[in-house]
Amino acid sequence: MEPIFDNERPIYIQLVEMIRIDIVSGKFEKGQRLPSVRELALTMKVNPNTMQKALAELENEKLIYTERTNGKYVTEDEALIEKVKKELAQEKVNQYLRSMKSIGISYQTAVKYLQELGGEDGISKV
Amino acid sequence: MEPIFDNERPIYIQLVEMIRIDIVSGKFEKGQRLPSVRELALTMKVNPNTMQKALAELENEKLIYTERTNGKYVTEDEALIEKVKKELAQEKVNQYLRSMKSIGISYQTAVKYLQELGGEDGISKV
Amino acid sequence: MEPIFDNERPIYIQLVEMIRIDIVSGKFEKGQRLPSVRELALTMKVNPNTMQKALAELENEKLIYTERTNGKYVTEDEALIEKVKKELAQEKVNQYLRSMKSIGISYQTAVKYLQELGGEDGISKV
Amino acid sequence: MEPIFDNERPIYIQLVEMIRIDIVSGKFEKGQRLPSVRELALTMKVNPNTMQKALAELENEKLIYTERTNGKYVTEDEALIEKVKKELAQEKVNQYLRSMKSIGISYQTAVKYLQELGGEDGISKV
DNA sequence: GTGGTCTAGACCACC
DNA sequence: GTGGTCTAGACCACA
Repeated sequence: MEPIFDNERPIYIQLVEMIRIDIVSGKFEKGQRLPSVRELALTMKVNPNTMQKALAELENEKLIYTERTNGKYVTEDEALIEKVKKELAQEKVNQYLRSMKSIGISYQTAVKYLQELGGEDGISKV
Repeated sequence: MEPIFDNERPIYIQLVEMIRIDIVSGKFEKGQRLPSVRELALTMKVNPNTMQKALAELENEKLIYTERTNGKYVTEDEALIEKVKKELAQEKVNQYLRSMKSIGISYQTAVKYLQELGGEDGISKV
Repeated sequence: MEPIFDNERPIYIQLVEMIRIDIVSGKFEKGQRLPSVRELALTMKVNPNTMQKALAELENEKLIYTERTNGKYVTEDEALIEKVKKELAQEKVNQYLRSMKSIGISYQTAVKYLQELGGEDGISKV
Repeated sequence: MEPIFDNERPIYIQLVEMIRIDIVSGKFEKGQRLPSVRELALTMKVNPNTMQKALAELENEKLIYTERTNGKYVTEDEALIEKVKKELAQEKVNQYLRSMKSIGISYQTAVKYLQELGGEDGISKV
């Protein structure tokens, strides 16, 4: 359960990425109230200021917004969430294709392998 | 040009992985004579003993073999290379699916996205 | 010389405004290297972190940029500076018109007064 | 509706300024009978004594006068009102020019901007 | 209670 | 030296 951070990159950036994923994955739903800054900081075992900085960044991206004295909420803008989700997906697709290319596998074959091999090793096809 | 190693895992393991990729990708071709251990060690900026250990591991996997006084060669066994290649590909497929799942994207959608988004950002579709 | 801050608004915002003005007014010229964060903080008698936050905000606006380990510089984008300058000017114009309106003076008269009264009380007409 | 006062300056001075504006703007017309001190004090949420002090100041300026048992009236002296109005206008003009100068904009440009930008952002040009 | 701000002081990588 | 990050701890307004 211990969240572990990559020492190479700022913690607040990694927090941004983690929470961003929680939002696009639906773990934090559209319009949902987030746990308080202090609570999130406690959960992630970081300083509240660090968490604050991460949340400020997400607010910059409009993925969350603040209700004064009330808490922070996930955006209601479903289209935005979808857009960010696509961006993340694009990244993963690129990573996949790059890694396949590095072992000499073309785009066509990468697609074929995904269809052939997908779902093995406990990764559900559904 | 500087190969960079992950500090978390033994270097020789990482060498194994790199050379394995060079073989399945065809950079080192079937039956080809490899550069000498010392040469490879120099290129990768590692100790020759470390490189030796890596090559021993690959020989164990039968991906390379030694001709007593003559050097080391990539296996002639095309089927084996193909098998390893598939194993690596399987790994990549799993990584891809796992990462997509983490952002809330199902197998079906992961396939669709690969077809839709593949090739953007300078990653050739060919 | 003591910079005084309005207690009602965050200091870092006021720093942003002050430095923004220094840039559009040409006190900090296009492309010029800014004093170091620590130096600016000292001059303004604020904590370096507060100054850092202000500068980060200006970097967000692209009015300044950072050269790693070298310092921060005013943008080279003259058009951007001009745009910001116009925005600030628009604000002043609005303030002027609003204040004139509050004492019952129309836009037409506000313009006329500016031409008639401008330059008195030591405010140069040039 | 809540009048808000600047904590830095005496409230009675701020009342003087507000009522003075009401007079020159025509909200309180030439020769008009003012609401009673108590009424004004209630409206502005200040102590009647404070309001009394403000009105005394305005009487000093001759902007209002008292009819012994009858109440207070706005002056009939249109020229005086006009003069005060010009003084206030002069102040606004100076403020405008000073603020423009602070962002590096000359008198000539300040006039041009007023003509170009005036009326935007919901501030009527009429 | 909530988020927001500020300070002091430390450590880091980079060059 | 430079900027960047992180922590600890404090105080504030709001309601």
